[in-house]
Amino acid sequence: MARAKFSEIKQHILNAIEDGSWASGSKLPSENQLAEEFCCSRMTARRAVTELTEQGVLERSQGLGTFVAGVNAQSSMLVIRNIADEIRERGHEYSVRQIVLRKEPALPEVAAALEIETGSEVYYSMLIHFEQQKPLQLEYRYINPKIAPNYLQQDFLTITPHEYLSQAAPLTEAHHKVQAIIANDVQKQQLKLEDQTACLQILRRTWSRKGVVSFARLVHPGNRFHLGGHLTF
Amino acid sequence: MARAKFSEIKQHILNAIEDGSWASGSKLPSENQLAEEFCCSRMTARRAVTELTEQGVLERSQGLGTFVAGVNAQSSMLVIRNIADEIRERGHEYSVRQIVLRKEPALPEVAAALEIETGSEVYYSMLIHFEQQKPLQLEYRYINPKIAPNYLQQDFLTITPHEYLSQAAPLTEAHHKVQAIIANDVQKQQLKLEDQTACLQILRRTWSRKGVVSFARLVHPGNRFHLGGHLTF
DNA sequence: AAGTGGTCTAGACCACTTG
DNA sequence: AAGTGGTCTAGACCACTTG
Repeated sequence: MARAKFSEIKQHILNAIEDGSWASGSKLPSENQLAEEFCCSRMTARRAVTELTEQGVLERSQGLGTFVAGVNAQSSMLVIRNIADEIRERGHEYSVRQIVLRKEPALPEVAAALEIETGSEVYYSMLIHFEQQKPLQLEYRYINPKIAPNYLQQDFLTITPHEYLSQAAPLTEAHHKVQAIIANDVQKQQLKLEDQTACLQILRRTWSRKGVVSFARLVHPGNRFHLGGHLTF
Repeated sequence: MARAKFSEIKQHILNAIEDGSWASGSKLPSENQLAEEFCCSRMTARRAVTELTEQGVLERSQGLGTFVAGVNAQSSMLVIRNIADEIRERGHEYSVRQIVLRKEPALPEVAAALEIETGSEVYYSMLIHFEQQKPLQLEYRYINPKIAPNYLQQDFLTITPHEYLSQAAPLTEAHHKVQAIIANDVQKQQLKLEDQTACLQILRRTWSRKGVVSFARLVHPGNRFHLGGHLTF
């Protein structure tokens, strides 16, 4: 089978959500209408809708209909994902703004995290990642220059730091610390937060075979982001 | 519909795995055989198998068959620990206060989480866990009474809900959602928070072989609590 | 009463693995 | 060649929601 029909329908729905034809809360055509539109049986259209519902993209109510789910972003706790991919898989538009990209001397906290000497040179980037034009993640990232020497030459508008580092220095280990914080004034402005918004902060150190690669501080608006995880025993 | 047939078939398969009839790696009857055995169409038998495969209970290979999945050895970022143990392992004093322990009708959100009917009876407990006399976790917990019928008879000053449930209905699965929130006024008072303190909230649903066991909302002061995790690749 | 999603049937053809 | 799971059809009846 070249490409399953239910899979084409899923893709079509995701595209319509991404290009804005169907905003959050929009009502989708009924299963019968989708079946007619795609010249398939209702069971096949239904499968596409069912799988997107399980992925959290759609929501269904018996008697009411099927709707585009709200924008509550979910990241996995157990896997380190590329944020651009996560956003696009939700059928949303991804964009990024680069605030800083330079070398600078390591502060004590950064030096300790990267296991290098205080004051030695590190690469530093600061990006804001957007989902549907709304800021979703403020990413401060410090890089060990010995392990990723070409970091400053990257174009982070076309490749995320995570994508680049995955190629340059494949991950072998990661350590996370997840906290709830109140954003400072600069963060409030950059994430376009109202007062009294809690933020979810992830501190992440990543290792490759050669040592600590990077230390990142990821700050997310608490009302638009959560971590999700599924464990089996 | 009283009870869906695919759901009965799932339960039957789970029971057979639990009582040892089908060990890890055992081959299941084919979809056609299951359909005959349960007097249903292949599509219905297939749905039961599909959902158990998505849950990680079974594994399928085209041309080969369906097999009971191996024990999933996941050393995860989020092992579910007993909070009393965690506190004591830090060498600190653990204490607990019980605020509520009763039965009550399930609100829609709780009913959905436990996969039972809205308004049917659930057990509800609300506890505050202290580390060195300081509140560390506010635990709201809703219990499926069919799976843990003796919940209300427990003494949660000597055993935590987590400990009791681990015996009564061994965990097979858990789902987490981690968020940063601003505490409401009651929570502020109970956690003895100053203003402007963000909280880390964990929503956790846990499953045993028989279904959803409990739904818990765990609220922690952001300045005294974090989640940590170490991943290897 | 009409429309929605939820479950189910009794078939069909396909791709894949094994004897 | 025979058996397995993967996809799909063209119907059916049901429970739920709204006008």
